[in-house]
Amino acid sequence: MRHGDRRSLTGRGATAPRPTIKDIAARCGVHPSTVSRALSPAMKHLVAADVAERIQAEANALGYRLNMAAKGLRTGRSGLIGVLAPDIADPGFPPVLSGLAEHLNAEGYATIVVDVGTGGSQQDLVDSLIARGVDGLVLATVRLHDDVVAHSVGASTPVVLVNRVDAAGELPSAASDDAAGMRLAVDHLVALGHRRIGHVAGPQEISTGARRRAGFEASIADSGLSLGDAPIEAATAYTRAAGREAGLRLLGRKARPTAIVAANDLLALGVYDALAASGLTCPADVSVVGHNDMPFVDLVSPPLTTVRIAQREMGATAARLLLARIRSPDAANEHVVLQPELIIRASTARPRS
Amino acid sequence: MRHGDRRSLTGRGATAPRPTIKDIAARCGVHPSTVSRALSPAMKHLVAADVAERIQAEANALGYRLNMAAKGLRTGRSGLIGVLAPDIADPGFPPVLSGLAEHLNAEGYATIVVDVGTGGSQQDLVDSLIARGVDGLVLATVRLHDDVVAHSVGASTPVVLVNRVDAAGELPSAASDDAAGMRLAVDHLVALGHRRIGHVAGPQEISTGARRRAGFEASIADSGLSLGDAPIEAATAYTRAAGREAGLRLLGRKARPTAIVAANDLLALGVYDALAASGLTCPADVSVVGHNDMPFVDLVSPPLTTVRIAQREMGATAARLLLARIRSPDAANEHVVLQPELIIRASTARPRS
DNA sequence: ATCTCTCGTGCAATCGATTGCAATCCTCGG
DNA sequence: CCGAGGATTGCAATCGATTGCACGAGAGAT
Repeated sequence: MRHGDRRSLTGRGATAPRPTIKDIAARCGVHPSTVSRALSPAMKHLVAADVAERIQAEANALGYRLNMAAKGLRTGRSGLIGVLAPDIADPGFPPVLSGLAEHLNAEGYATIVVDVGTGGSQQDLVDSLIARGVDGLVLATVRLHDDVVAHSVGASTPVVLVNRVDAAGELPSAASDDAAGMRLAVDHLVALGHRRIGHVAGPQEISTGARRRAGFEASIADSGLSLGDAPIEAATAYTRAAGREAGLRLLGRKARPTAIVAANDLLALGVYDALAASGLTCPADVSVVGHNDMPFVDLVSPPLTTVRIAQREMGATAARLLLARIRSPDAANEHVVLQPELIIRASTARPRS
Repeated sequence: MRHGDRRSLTGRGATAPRPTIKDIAARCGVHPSTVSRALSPAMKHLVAADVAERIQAEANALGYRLNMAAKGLRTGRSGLIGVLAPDIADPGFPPVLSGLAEHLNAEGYATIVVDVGTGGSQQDLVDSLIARGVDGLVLATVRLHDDVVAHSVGASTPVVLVNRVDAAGELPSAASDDAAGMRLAVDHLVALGHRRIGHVAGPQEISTGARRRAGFEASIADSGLSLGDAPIEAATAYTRAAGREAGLRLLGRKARPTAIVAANDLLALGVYDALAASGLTCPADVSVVGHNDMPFVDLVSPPLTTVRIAQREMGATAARLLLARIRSPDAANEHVVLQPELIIRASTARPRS
């Protein structure tokens, strides 16, 4: 066995086909089915210990790797999980993905991440993932009223939502407590003495946009402030540019707010741009609060006060929900809500005078 | 046919199996092979137009989706590309991935991205991707002298490198011109009047770290400055914390440099931390230049002067190289080098007095 | 010594799609 | 009116692994 452990060097040329279970069987003088059993942890007890060992050794020597496509075809499970992301380049998403992948990998699943921006319609992407035989789907892209939800509910593939939810709550989800986050932000500003607080809302067809807006309004009301002193401008997208536009509209109002709560850090950065364009400074003229605590918002100028959401945990939770769904497809829908945390930095201060 | 186009509503319960080519064949009264041909653009000319149309219609009605696992098993091609990433959460990586995925998706490939941090060894990850039957591999993780390179060269799967290269150049690669980038940075500082320029180098076992360091030294020499006035400290990793440590060491030298070129934006931000910890300000006391132009470094304080590398293009190029490799596995190794660009912001200024 | 019972292994079908080859039908030319 | 040739379609093997079933041998009981 002097070549037994030189796996990477056993000289299979560039064109040598990968060894199959049959090759091992032939070399060991046993039937392929025996090899299959010996190599499967779950079935290993069915084969004699010495034979199993011999097979195992030969498999290593040949550098054998199980063909997942064949296994998947036979068993109907691919070990693949599809993930639909709004935009991989959005810095808010990677932590979620990371938490998701870590959990899923630990269970032997690989993830296929598809950026919705680049492809066709969401439905087609879902279908193509299903065609690939994914055992489950994670959607980070759904809008509040989204056809893809109905499409998914009918499908035979387990689906969970992450970060966003659908209006009817028809699919399991892992998301942050948006209302609680807004309350943290508003309470902080009120405690500082602000009385005219504006809101740059996110797209209203997305649950985070709608819920954070609702949470904002509720918090304002609960603080005894009038909604008349709480102007709201909705951004058309979660982008810095859209935040700038909405911010400019807010700052253009007759009674300019002394503080602005943005639905998202990207929007908050856009508000920074708007302030700069208006010749105003933060926090001296206007305080700003973001949402999500994206990487590096502690380094911008001024460091952004924001609501930190548990992104990794959100991903991990989504993974857990999905795995549960895969095991028992008919379990009740679970909607996990994670608690956010206020991170106070330098973009908020007492209002002037 | 009143229910023909209500695909998502055709009432397949949660347990209904997906329709197969055989189901369509039965419904159309033809043989499965005919269905296969009718549904394959390449073989469609072999079947009568009217039959093909009938089959097509029935396929739509049933919501048929081809089973990629089965197809892959038969044809030996999975339509999957594996990507090994150093860390998805590193903000520098998503643009590369995005360029990569866009190109690959357009050609019908899906990408499986694996974060090396969370899993086992790189080799095992490569092997597990090969087990999944990937048609190609993109490595963004290789070190200069990396076993995985030999492992990959021997494998029957096409492999390309992105962002990083291996010392021997044994695998095709798409990367930025590191030397040119450093030259841009150094020339800019020299033009501003700096004479003592330090370098926070990246990990030297990674090509970007080593090449940028070499490029730095060459540029210094070409500028007629002495290397004695160009202190270098290597960071142990591409992280903000490591950049801070290296920055502190650099600032602690007897003849403190008036400018620091970092091998990476993350390291540059760490240098910001080091400056703050030393009670120095940027750019008044020390100018700083980064590398990569990560998202939002224009918003930090002060906005970072940095070398912008063509990340999306790098990803797109890697995709192109890989597709070429898949088509003709024996083509010569191509090493594409992309030109960087200097983005001047506010972290660089004339040296004091 | 015979009968069970268990353990280990082989056999063969199966998953869904593809494809070389064979068979059939039709048409057109001679 | 027959045969050649083209156009369609059916047949069956195949990809690699899994698994229910059956067969055989050996151990233990009576």
